Amino acid sequence: MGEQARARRSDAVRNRGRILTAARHLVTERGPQVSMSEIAGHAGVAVGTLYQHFPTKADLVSAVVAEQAGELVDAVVQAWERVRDDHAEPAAELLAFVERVLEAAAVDRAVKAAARSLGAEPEFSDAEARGAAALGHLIDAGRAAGTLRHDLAVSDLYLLVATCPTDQPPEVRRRWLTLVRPGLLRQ
Amino acid sequence: MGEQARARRSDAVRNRGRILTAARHLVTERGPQVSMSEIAGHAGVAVGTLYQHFPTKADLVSAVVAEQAGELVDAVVQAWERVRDDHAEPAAELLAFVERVLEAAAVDRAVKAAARSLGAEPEFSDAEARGAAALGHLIDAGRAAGTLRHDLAVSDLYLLVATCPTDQPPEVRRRWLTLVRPGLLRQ
DNA sequence: TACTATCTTGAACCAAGGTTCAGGTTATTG
DNA sequence: CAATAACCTGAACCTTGGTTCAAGATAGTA
Repeated sequence: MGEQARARRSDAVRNRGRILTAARHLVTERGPQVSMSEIAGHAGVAVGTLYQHFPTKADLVSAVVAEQAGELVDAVVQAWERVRDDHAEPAAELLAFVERVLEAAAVDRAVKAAARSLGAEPEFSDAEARGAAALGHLIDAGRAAGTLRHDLAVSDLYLLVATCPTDQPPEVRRRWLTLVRPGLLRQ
Repeated sequence: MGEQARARRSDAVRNRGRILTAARHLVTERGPQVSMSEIAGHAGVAVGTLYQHFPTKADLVSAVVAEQAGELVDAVVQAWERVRDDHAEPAAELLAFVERVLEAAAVDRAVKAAARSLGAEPEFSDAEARGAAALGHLIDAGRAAGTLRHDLAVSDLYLLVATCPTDQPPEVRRRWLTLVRPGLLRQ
């Protein structure tokens, strides 16, 4: 029982970090179709090391997603707190958030597709539930203030995010946001 | 010189038709990731026969896309003619066209993605060029009339069509159109 | 330093899917 | 019917990319 497991070796910790960093960068800018070998190359380790830290490619990609999803949840929650506590403008906060999602969605979307095709289903975590609640509050505030479309719903946001052009270059994504923006605001 | 090429054999003609039909059905409902073997199976021929009629997979998919694209081109051209000749409202025609594309894309699923992912680049055919021209005229007319967004471009339409939620149920697709519409019209 | 559990390496394995081609079949012509 | 060009077949080839594992290297410890 009292078995004291020896601490993880320092090189293992370092390599895990390098792998995650390389995976995040590559998946972000080139999509989920990057090969494990390429990630290994950028991380400066051998393929085998990837599999020591992440049993399968889906696990590695999931780890990247988790990071990204966490940041987004934090972003909405903070946006809602600025509105609730500091009387920030809900519409502006919402648009800023959507823009941020658009950036991150390049990772998130690709990953979702990858996860689906690999059979790894996303389970709704606590954090994600908190994010959804904050988003709901933000929208309600904007509708009440009359700056957001009167019938805007959380599902509309999901719909737009799900259809944003994640695999296009930044200027295309920005243009898309410009086109979509009027539909979110009061007509 | 006077060489009279023997006419194509009847079984070749029949098989080509079967292959195209099978490809259209499979690509339409399961996306571009269907394998050549599977298409061959549904067409009741061997893989080799596919390659006899279409040098590469990209060529086969392109042929399917071309069919579908032709119908859409006809639709825009007619819309533009209604505006030019019958003084129809450009914005209304444009929105109707987008709605039609949305329908077609729903049935058609990933044909467009197929073309892109296979690098089968739109070697802009005559028909497609005519369609693009008609679309351009339609947009110009709407901008001139002041009913469409002042800086709307043909590329914006491509962007929106490329990102519409084709795999969602009709009510979701309608909602998406509702959300996007204001971005197309004059602010 | 010597020892060993932990970690790393990278060649090799395997499955999937696009593509080829030598050989067999068949439509067409005279 | 004979002759042949056109066509079809499908096993095998090849590349790509995920995954494994036996052998070697190394961090931590006494």
